[in-house]
Amino acid sequence: MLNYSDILRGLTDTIILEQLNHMDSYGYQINKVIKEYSHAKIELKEATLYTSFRRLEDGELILSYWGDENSGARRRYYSITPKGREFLKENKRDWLEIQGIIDRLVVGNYRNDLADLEKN
Amino acid sequence: MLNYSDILRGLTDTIILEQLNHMDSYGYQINKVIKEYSHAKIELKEATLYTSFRRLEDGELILSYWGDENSGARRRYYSITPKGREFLKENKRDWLEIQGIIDRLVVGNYRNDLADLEKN
DNA sequence: TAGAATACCTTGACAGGTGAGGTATTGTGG
DNA sequence: CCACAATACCTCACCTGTCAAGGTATTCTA
Repeated sequence: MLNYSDILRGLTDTIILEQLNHMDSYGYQINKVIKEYSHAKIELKEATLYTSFRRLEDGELILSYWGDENSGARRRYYSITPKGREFLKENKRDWLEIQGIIDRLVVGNYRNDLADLEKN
Repeated sequence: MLNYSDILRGLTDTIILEQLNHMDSYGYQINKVIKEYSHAKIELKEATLYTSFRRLEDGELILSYWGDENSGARRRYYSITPKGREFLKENKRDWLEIQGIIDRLVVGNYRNDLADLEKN
């Protein structure tokens, strides 16, 4: 029922950056990894993926270069920049925070109440 | 750094429904409760709020009626319908699921790995 | 040798959020 | 008493991110 795409909207850039934080990769592969990691529950559409690459590169959070495969289709590899890593770090923190808040608002979750208790 | 609005995008309807699941309420109050519950981290803009009400009412997930205050500004109260409750229930389930998936993709989270372990 | 798979890309339509604007009433500090 | 904040509602035009649908080119495989 929930529209996953709308939730992901604010997170695609972050998800892609996290992949690149481990190692340089290219569009097709990044998408495959996301699909696998999410047990096929999440799939970025190609158009979305490339829009995001464009956005990230414009913001200098990633850079790209053509791979030198001597077989197979050409691949454009992406690499995370220091600025990108910084951005990712903040986004991870933010995600953990907002996640808790949403839990509270949507589920009426205990997790935050526990966190509040621990503060006292 | 993270754009909270974009994450919330898929959840505003759900958040409002959850409020109404407790009791009938009106726009202004719903917004205030959300602000308080989220420690002012989240605030639905009025335009967003009323867009959502319109959408929910069109989908027959809520219904509305004018309050009969004899003082103060008039209030339009909203009430969740059975269809709305069903929708909410599914959305909560979905949220818990996607939350775990995103954790995995964004944070590389342990929570899911634990869940996977429990399955075996 | 046809078709699936890999790999890239663009365009236009669409939906939800929101800034900026509006109306009307009531409470309140000076 | 009066200005202003607060309560409470609403609309419209614009922006941004997603995605269906289209495209190209290469390589692997049945």
